[in-house]
Parts: sequence; C-alpha cells; structure tokens
Amino acid sequence: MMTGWEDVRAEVLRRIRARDWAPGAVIPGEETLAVEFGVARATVNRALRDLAEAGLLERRRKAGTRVALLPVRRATLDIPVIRQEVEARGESYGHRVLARRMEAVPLAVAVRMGVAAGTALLFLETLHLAGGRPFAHEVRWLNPVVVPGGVIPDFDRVSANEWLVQNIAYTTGDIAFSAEAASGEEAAALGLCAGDPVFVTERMTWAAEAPITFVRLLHGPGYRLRTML
Amino acid sequence: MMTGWEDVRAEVLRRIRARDWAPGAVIPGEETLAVEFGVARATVNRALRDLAEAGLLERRRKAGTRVALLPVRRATLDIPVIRQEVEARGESYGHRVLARRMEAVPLAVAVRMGVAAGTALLFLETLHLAGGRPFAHEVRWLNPVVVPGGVIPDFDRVSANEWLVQNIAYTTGDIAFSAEAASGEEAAALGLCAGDPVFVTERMTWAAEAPITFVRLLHGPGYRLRTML
DNA sequence: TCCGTCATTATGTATAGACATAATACCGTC
DNA sequence: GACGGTATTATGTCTATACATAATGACGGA
Repeated sequence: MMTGWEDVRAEVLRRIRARDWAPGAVIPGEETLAVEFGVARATVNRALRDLAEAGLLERRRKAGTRVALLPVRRATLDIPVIRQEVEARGESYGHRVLARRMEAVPLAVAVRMGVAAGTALLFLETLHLAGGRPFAHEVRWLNPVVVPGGVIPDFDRVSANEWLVQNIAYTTGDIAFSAEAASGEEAAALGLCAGDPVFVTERMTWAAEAPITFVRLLHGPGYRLRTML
Repeated sequence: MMTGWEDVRAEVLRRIRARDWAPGAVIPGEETLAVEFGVARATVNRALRDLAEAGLLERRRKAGTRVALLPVRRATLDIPVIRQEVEARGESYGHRVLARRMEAVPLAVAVRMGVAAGTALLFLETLHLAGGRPFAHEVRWLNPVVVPGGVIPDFDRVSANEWLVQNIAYTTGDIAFSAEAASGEEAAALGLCAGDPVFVTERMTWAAEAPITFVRLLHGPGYRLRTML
C-alpha cells in the first residue's frame, strides 16, 4: 500500500534501480505520480526531494525531474568530538597538553586562516589518548579575539576540541583529509617511526566571517574514517 | 520579515548561536514558534527538521526539541566518478587496465564481501591517469553474478568505476578512508617509493543484499579529500 | 535568422486542519 | 516507595488548496 512518503520514495527508487525509468530520462510529474500512487502531491514532493538530495534525481522547475545520469554518491560523515570517538570504541579517553603559548602563525596557516602573516594566535599542541596510548596528535591555532569574555581555559581538564564545540559551536568551516609521512616530532608524539604514514585531518572553522581555529589532527596507522553510503 | 522556512531556520540558528537558547535546553514547541513567527506550524517544522538533520537540534516526540549538547558535526562528501574528479581539476583523464582475470578472493576480501573464502570473482587492477600521470591505483573484486545479461566489458574504454555507476548504480554500501604505506608494487604503479604514504579509500557496494564490488583505491601524496561543514 | 517577450508549466513553498505515533508524566495500585 | 497502566502532549506526517518562481518554448518583431 502506498501510504507515506517513504513508501513513495521506495517505489520510485525501485523503478530507478529496475530501469523502468532510464538514467537521464524525465520521470512523470508530481501531480501524475500523486494520482497514480493515490497520495497528495506534497507527499510525492517530499519523496522526490529526498531522492534529489541523495543525488539520484535531478530536479529543475519547469524542466521536470530526471534520473541522474552519473549519480554523484553523497556520503554523510559524522565528525564527533574525539572523546566521544574514543569512548565509542570502549576505551578510556585522556589528553595531555604539550604546548600552549601565543605564537606568530606560519605563513601557510595564516593564508588558510585569512589573517595577516605573523599575527600572534594561541598555539596549542595536544596529544589525545585512548586507553592510555596515543590516539591522535593535534596542532591548533586559536584566534583569542573571538572568545566570549576573552577568557581561554588551560585545556587541561577539557580538551580544546570539546571546549570549542561547547562554547563557539554552531560554526561553519571545511575539512580536508590526506595521507602524509610523519615528521620526527610527530612520530615521537604518536609512538611511531619518522616517515610512517599518518592520516591527516585539517579543519578550518569560522564563525560569522571571523576565523576561529585551524586544527591539524594526526592519526597513526590503523585509524579508519568510516561512513555509509 | 519571517516569510519562508529558511527565514525561520536562520532565526532559530541565530538564537542558538547567540545562546538565547542554551545547549541542552528545550526550545519552544512548533506551535508556539509558529504563532511567534506568524507562519504555519508546517513551516516551523520544516526549519527545525532541517536543523535537526544537520545535527544542531535533537527532536523527540513528546519530549520536544532541544539544542544539541555536543553537536556532532555532519559533513557531506561527494563521491564523484574518478573521471569527473580529474576533469574537474582541468586535467585530461585516462586509465589503463593492468589486470583482468577471474581469481579466488583472498580471505580478508571474502570476509568484507560476505562471500565464501576462495570464491572466484573478477579481479581488476587499474591505473587512473590525470594529464598522463598516475592519479590513483585501483584494485577491485567484482561479482560477475549480478551483472545484467552476464556480459562484462573489458573496461578498456570505460573504467569499471564509471561502468558500474551507470549500470549497477543506485546501490548501497560503505566507505572507509585510511593512510597506509605503499607496498613495492603499489608504489611502482603510482611512481612512488615503497613505504611512501598513500591515501586509501576502500568501498564496498551492495545491491539488494548481493555483494557487487569491493574496491581499494590508492592516491599518492598530495591528494586531499575535501568537504564543507 | 536572430533575438527579445511572454505565456506556460513543473517544481517550490505556504497554509489550515487533521490524524498518527511515540514517549513522557501522572496516577492509582500494591 | 516501587510498579504498571493510561492520559497527555510534542513531533511526524498527510491532505487539499493556493500562490510563487524559474525556466522553457513559442511567438512575433526587427
């Protein structure tokens, strides 16, 4: 029975997979489908919109809805706070602040953050532990200007990661992942050998056009970032 | 003026960021907000649902809507066909099939694919080129059973990646990313030295409970997987 | 033939009203 | 006080209708 927008979505998806509707072809309009399925147009709209958001349909006003020719698969990644990530593995979380000082940002970071080269920002180096063993190495530049009240904690009790999520949360930003060879210092911190491959996450965070923080997070071998399609 | 669900979403987001509504706190109900904003409840619902999908609100029937305590940031990754990815960089795409044969799957792959150990699947090894230079090295096991008509092309003209998207598309699956050291063979294919860090993408694809394909994709240094928050 | 204008059309969104559902909170019983 | 059933309630969804918007395609003038 076709009672709900998820049923409509399932049936539309079935027809796409079964090639009843060929890739690139225009599918019937919402009104037509609504009549066929015996539901309101709004219900069909909800179903088709959902499939369009997933990248399987392409919709344009007046032009209609067509099956995506080369569907770009869209995966959603959850970016948890590191403590949660560790605890989700059933291990105990801990962290050690290795460095915390005001420092002139290197050029590469200044460019990424959109601040003048040589600007002094708070530099933080932290080691995240899972079950007492190194889990991730974090290097962070934090813009002290944007902190409400101007009071920045020492991050001994709450990691910068978690403190930021709770205090400057609801921001925008971008993330990039890559593989690199660990430098001598990085390797030492993570208990690896220099040159070992590390999984690098670089994240830039903004709040209302103001740069908040730039983080570079290193995970040793064995780390996997997972998601469902 | 509060005329559309995006305006409602913007205002709610503003209040969350401004801490008018504290993290963890219950916000007013849909009906209340609808009256306050002068819109229908369905409009408020659309806005709040959108923010909940983004991970900023948590909604439960009867319990109401509350501001997420530790908002898990949700990033959406687009997984394009490799040819598109290369062409988007302004480089010309090409690929070479290095191996194509029926082969018993290794245990690790059999487990991941959910087939009996030793099952013979189609083994493919491909090198993807960008501007004539190695871009990615692909190792793939493909289940020939699921191919419509049973006819599998030689993938000389169209890469398996693209052929699958067009022919067995609209599937489910999962992806994992990691950093590894290149083996001698892998390094040779990509023009690297053994032990160099490579960015590894492993993807398992299913269609209606049947395993379709397992791919292991290696990108050399310099590759970055990017997304917006 | 080319080009700008305008009617057409499919999707996008808003609305009021209704019922469904899940989960809490309350209340009575033991 | 502990327990279990039930009323209450906020969200989830559907419907019918209406208008908004964008983009196409047809038409007509230069």
